[in-house]
Amino acid sequence: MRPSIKQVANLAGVSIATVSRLLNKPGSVSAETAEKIHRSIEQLGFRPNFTGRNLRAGSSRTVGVVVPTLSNTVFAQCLQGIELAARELDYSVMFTTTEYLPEDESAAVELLLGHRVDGVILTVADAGANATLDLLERERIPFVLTYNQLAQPAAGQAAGERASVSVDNRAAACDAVAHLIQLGHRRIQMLSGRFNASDRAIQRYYGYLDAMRAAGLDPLPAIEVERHTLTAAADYQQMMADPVQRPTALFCSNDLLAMSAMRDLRALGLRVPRDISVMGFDGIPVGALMEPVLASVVQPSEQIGDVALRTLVAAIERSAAAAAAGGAPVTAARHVLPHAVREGGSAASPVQA
Amino acid sequence: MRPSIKQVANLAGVSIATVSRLLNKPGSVSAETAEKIHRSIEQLGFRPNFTGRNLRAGSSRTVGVVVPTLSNTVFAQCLQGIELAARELDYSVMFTTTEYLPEDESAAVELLLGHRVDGVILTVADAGANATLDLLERERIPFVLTYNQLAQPAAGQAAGERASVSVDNRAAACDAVAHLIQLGHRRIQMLSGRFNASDRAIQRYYGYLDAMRAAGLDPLPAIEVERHTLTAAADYQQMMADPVQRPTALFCSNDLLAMSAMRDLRALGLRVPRDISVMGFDGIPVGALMEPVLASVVQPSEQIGDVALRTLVAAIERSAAAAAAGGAPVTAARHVLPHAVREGGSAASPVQA
DNA sequence: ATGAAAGCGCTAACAT
DNA sequence: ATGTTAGCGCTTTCAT
Repeated sequence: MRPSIKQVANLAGVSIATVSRLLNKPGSVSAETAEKIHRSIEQLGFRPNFTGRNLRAGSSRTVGVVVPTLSNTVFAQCLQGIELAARELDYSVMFTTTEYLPEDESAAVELLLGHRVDGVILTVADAGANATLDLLERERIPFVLTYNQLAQPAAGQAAGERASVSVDNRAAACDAVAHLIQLGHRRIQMLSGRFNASDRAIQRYYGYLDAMRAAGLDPLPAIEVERHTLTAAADYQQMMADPVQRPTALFCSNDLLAMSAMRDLRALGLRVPRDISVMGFDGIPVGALMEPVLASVVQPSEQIGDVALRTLVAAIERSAAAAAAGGAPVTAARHVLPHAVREGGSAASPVQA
Repeated sequence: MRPSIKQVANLAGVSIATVSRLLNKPGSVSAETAEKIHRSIEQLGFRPNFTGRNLRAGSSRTVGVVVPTLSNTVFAQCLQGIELAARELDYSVMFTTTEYLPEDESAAVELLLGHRVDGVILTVADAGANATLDLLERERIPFVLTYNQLAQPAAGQAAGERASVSVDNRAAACDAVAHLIQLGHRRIQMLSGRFNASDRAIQRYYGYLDAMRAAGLDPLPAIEVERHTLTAAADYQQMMADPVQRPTALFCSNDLLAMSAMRDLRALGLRVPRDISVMGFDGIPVGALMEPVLASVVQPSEQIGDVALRTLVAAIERSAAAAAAGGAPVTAARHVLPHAVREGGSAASPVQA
């Protein structure tokens, strides 16, 4: 066992209370005692044990994070933003993955709650009807959603709205598709990750519909594909093979998908953007390094993480204060961060047929 | 405060010990008592508090992870591998970043140790002389290095060698450069991340030297660049502008650097691979989606994470057993995982001058 | 300014 | 099979 406050106290010839005081409010200890204690700490290599402290305090200065995967840079950057901000605010981060399995979400959160994290940041498959979020709410654990965008609070739901940090997915997708339309595209196909794994994908499809309709164009049903792998799908291949049927532009619900699509198109002998334009969503940094540059709509992932963490910590401290005072209502904010269309060589005006 | 074992015991009309038993070895509790307790747990929404358990047990079933950044996919994937394996083995992950600042490494580890993690997985700037590792060793906290490759244990060092999981960076780099040589390149320049931020980069430079010398070619000093941004460096620009002086191939110490380099080369009006070949290191997945495909040497990052976690857990459990028995020597393994050259269009035979 | 003591939630002897 | 009790490391009254 590592040295505890007790050994330090013994060695310094004081009580454990005094050592604790020195650690917490150094002002309340006489200079010479402090000196003695510091020496003992040094000598023993003592390091305060957060477990003891947390048990006593009932809080851990630790936040839990649940993301679908780290294989998608978007979430890695978000986590990066969370960690940086957490470190600045003196919080620690415990994190976990769901691999896009909605059924793993609650287990992940349960585990985090077992560790008594003070709050949770999470991205879920569907924030609409989600047992995990209900659980969090029931247990009064502060949480912030990232990427998920909340619909209006359900009728009859408490004033306590849920907190989220995201871009306006629908508007962002609409802007992206509008960009394609403005370039002259009329037959635009949307390629999407599974709707049931991502409510964002659905919002983005709505954005696609908005843009198409606003331009008086016929929207097509989205093609949903597994993860970021594409489409040995026969009908897809066939559609692409036929220059008449083929869309002149592809709008993809995320950049990884867009990049995979571009590779697959090349394999089919199609050139981007000459034969077909491709636009992504996310604006991951590597997209800007490619040639042609991947046109996309950029969401500020690291900032999403940053804002989420700060929002969460604010909620944690507010709820702690409220518990101390008397149940003040915890209000939550829906942060909508700005997105931006990134033009790129992958999206150009269609060649006139 | 959330319900504790005590409330459950009260409600069920049993002692807290019985509740604890049910939680830990369910066999030792009678069926009807178990039934009663389960009902109480259900009713109260009780969830065991790991903090209490950990304090008592002196271990946390949590591992700490320290990586330079999550902006580089390589580390994100490694962390992904760690998390997956940890979840499988029922461990939790607390993680932190150093932003490549060696001076932040010890603070990161100190924090983790404050949380009483059972072990640490880390990637440091320089594993050779590293106060943080010495600290870990002194405190007898099991740890595993990732990406860092250990040199021979220093003379007089304890039999307890340090554990690491990596590829053979030197051999891998040598293979990469040998591939370029085999394509016909003779003037090969290495572009590297800062040596003082990454001992891997140094090993990779040695690999470059090995390959060049083995082929009887003149190695050049590496050009070190900041992070993954390149080279407004005047001398670099100048070298590249001159078709005679210009190397026919660039070997980059990581893929992000290689991709940035390719972008910069394009900006200079050079075409890859026609005017110059580029080879990276890491084999990040997006590299394979580009056109041309980024030639690279692939290291299995997710597997590195997986193996690191399993190695660490083995060490943790071994050291716990040793503590119980009597100080058995803790042996550590240096895992060297296989790398593979990934050929790609970015590296082709040079056009004869 | 300092100490004594209680207690946070839990587990593990040690009874019974 | 179950209860009693001590104690993990720490903070925090309450005394002095």
